[in-house]
Amino acid sequence: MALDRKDLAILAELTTNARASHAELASKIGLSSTALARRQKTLEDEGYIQAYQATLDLAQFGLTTTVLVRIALESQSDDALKAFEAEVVKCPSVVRCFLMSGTDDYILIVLARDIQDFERIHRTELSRLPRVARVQSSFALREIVNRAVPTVVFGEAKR
Amino acid sequence: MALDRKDLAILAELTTNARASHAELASKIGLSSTALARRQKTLEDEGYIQAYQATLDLAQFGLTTTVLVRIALESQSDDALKAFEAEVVKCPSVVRCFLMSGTDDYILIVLARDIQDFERIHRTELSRLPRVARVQSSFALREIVNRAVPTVVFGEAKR
DNA sequence: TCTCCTTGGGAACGCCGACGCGCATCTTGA
DNA sequence: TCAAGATGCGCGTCGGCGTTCCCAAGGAGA
Repeated sequence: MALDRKDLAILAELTTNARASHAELASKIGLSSTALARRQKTLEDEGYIQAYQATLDLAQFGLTTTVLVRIALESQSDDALKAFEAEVVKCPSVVRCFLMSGTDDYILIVLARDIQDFERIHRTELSRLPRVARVQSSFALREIVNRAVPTVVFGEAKR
Repeated sequence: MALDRKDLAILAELTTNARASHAELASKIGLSSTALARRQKTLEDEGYIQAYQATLDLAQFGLTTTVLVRIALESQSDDALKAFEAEVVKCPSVVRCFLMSGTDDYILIVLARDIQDFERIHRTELSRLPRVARVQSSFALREIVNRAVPTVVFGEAKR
């Protein structure tokens, strides 16, 4: 299935405005509400739209500190990876975790209230992870870009 | 303003189901639809809920490769940072960019179709960024955790 | 040219969300 | 202990929205 410019416009709008009504979207894009509803439903059924989710203002919850954590394991054996991954998904302050190529084994993104709070997280969550050889933390001083979807997606009209 | 367990339950549900109807949420949480609507509106007005956005399946668009890019600048002068940041926000394949403490200056998260595509991005987007001294890329082999909101948020009932 | 298929648009119906009102509960102060 | 305000909840109404059906227009292929 190929997406045309109108489909991409719908996606672009819904990624910033998931609650927009059909009539609202239709007038912005230049379609009737019926036609728009059909296209939106198709985009959902085909899997382009995965879900609709509310975005929370994490600063409102005091989570203003982002930390990138590099973790190297004692060994890269399969059961070491499995054991680590089974535990890291349980860490409540971890929002992302990647298995990486190169020297570092895993990279985590952790959200904390402040540096003292990260010390607590390091003690109660990170240091309890199994098979860990080395933990190295870097603090984000500022966030310059934060997009859920790369803008390149919205410029790929096929027809 | 303090949030109780019901507020957190509403937030938890909306982060996975932003289009859930009031009646649907109400029965899950144990409230009437009116009471739920009021609480939801309060959460929006107080800024806890920032927006409602559709989540796209990026794999459906062929974006299956995540790359972490470390970028060091020639200098850390204020205008070097400003010049870099003004350009990096324009890169269509960049989804996250942090100014970091420690040795590396910036860390970017880039989405690409594959390794060849990342070579193109490196050539057309990253290498054109100003004041860059060094670029170091690491590929994510697998994603273990990907949460928009840390689960710790939903366990902070104040009353 | 005829037919099939796709896509857009209009109208009716049913449901949902927004709003105002009244009631119950809890708290504050004398 | 009692009164008064605040807070939270449920019910009912009304307007708007989504859903569905039907029909029209345009393009592709035999």
